[in-house]
Amino acid sequence: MTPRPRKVTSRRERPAKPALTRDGIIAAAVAILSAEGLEKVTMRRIAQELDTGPASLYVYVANTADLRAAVLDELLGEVSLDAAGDGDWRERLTGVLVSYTAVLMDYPTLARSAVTARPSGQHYLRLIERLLALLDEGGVPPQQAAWGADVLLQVATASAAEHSASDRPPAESAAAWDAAARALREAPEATHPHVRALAGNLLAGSPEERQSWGLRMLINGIVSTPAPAELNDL
Amino acid sequence: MTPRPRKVTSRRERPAKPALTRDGIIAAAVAILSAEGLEKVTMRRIAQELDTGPASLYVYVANTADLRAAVLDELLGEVSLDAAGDGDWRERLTGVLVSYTAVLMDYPTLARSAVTARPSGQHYLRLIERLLALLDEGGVPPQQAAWGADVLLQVATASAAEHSASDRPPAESAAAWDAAARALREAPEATHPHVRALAGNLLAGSPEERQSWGLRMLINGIVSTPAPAELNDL
DNA sequence: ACCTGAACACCGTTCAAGT
DNA sequence: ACCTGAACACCGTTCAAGT
Repeated sequence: MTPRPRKVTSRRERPAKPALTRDGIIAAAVAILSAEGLEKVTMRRIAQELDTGPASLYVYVANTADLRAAVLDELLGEVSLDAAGDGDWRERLTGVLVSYTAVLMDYPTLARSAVTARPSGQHYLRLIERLLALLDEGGVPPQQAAWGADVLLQVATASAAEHSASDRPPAESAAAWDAAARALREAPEATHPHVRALAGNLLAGSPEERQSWGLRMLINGIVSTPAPAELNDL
Repeated sequence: MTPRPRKVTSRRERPAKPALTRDGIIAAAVAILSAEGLEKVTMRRIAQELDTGPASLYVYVANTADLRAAVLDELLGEVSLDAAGDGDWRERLTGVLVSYTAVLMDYPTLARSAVTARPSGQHYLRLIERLLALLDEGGVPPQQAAWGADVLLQVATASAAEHSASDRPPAESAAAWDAAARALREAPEATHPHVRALAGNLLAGSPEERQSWGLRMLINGIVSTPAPAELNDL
């Protein structure tokens, strides 16, 4: 094990090591996320960026999951709540969700962890408030609106996560897509007649067309599906 | 570094090391998954189980993602395609999706990776075939059926992933849920009136009620939302 | 062709010790 | 109270060398 000389990075004349704070840690994490992807957002990498050891971070952050959730909520601040400000409630609702999806797709690797690590920070709360307000404006009953907002976010998150499959190597994900497409098109007619017949449809549409249909479909479903009556007056 | 004596597990008299095969590797992975969770399904752990070194696995498996996808498809063999065999198409469709969700929830940690790692194996294909057949039986036009099947699986997967938050420590996930619930209930009235008013609704319903509503909602949406006309005759 | 040991380049988290 | 170095117990993947 050679002694590996202390790496002097391009940061010249670091201005007196700044005090460690939770916000500073999260800011560093966001910076690394943007520049290098979620897989590099590790305790060790962040500590290195802040010129300290990983153990020091545990004063401000409970564990990696906690850190990731905080980063996610931070990013949710970029979601535009007033996209399509002039349309009717359905258009504005769609606009918010499109913006939400777009933000997650800008940080593709984070979208994945968002599926499970529901944030509970201020930006997430703000987003839910907006969705509920728009559904209320559309006259959707309370319980349908509440469950509906939940599903809308879930689907938007999952879509972003899925499309974020373009992790690093575009070649590899293209190959995987090709393999999936071939599996569908070459499904044995005898056992998989519907897959065979609809292979084209399964693969059809631009991401935008699919998203647009998906959101219309969800809103139609939410509007038209009553929840158990007694839950509406909680 | 102490020499750590070769761990002799409870496997007594291992019967002549079996030849390495892809199927053997996947079988070992499934066994570890059931017993110890996805986080233990690592190249090193599997290699240990098969009495070899991690490098040996790379002859049969491209990388960890490939392995995980194969494991997932394997498990999908357990999904019941004929649940609710006597009901109408909506009931049978719901039954298949409930079964799918249940299988993923039996292997909670896997559900998470399923959100991104779409399998493309035989069992996944079989499942899609079934969904398309049921939607066709319900008279849903081709493009709606194709996109609909896709979304149905996506939502079912995401739900399972989310509920699998009960990773290991039930205490910790309960605490997280409590924190989220409190954030909703204590949202400032001035800025978050809808969240405040609907906090009860956001948290209402058993998992079964929510799932049931969600599936009805999706089916309603799929049935009633036309896709771009030209895509219907691909 | 298949299998292996050893190495490379990493992880999260804990803990005793310092300030 | 906060910060640290060092350690523990792991990872995935590659590669030269063996069979």
